[in-house]
Amino acid sequence: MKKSKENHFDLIYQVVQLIPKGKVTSYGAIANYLGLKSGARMVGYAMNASHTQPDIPAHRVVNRNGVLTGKHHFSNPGEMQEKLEAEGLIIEQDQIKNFPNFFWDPNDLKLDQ
DNA sequence: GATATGACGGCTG
DNA sequence: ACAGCCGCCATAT
Repeated sequence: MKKSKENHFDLIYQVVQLIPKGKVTSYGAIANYLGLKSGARMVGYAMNASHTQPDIPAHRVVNRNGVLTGKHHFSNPGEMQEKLEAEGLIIEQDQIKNFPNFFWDPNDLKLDQ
């Protein structure tokens, strides 16, 4: 008997914790990796509730435009940008500059790289 | 116990 | 090229 009560939210949190420092990913990329039907929507819901989990680098998750959509959910607005800049990213107008250059896709875990 | 709300993205016309 | 619609889980009140 498996007692694993892991829901979709937990799976999403696991993936978010895998994001390497200095990199970011998108809601859709995580959803695609987990094969979620509802796609990014589900990931967005999970991130909203990420405060229920201890150590989630939520600042490394942005939307597919590289925009810091969730910055307003942090303790202080601007904290998300500050953390990303501390990791070597460049943000301008709440948007990551040169976004594809810092984009990390969980699907790359399956690749040789 | 039920209702309302919440960090997105892809597809269609 | 643009605008609108749809999908669906968990948590708090």
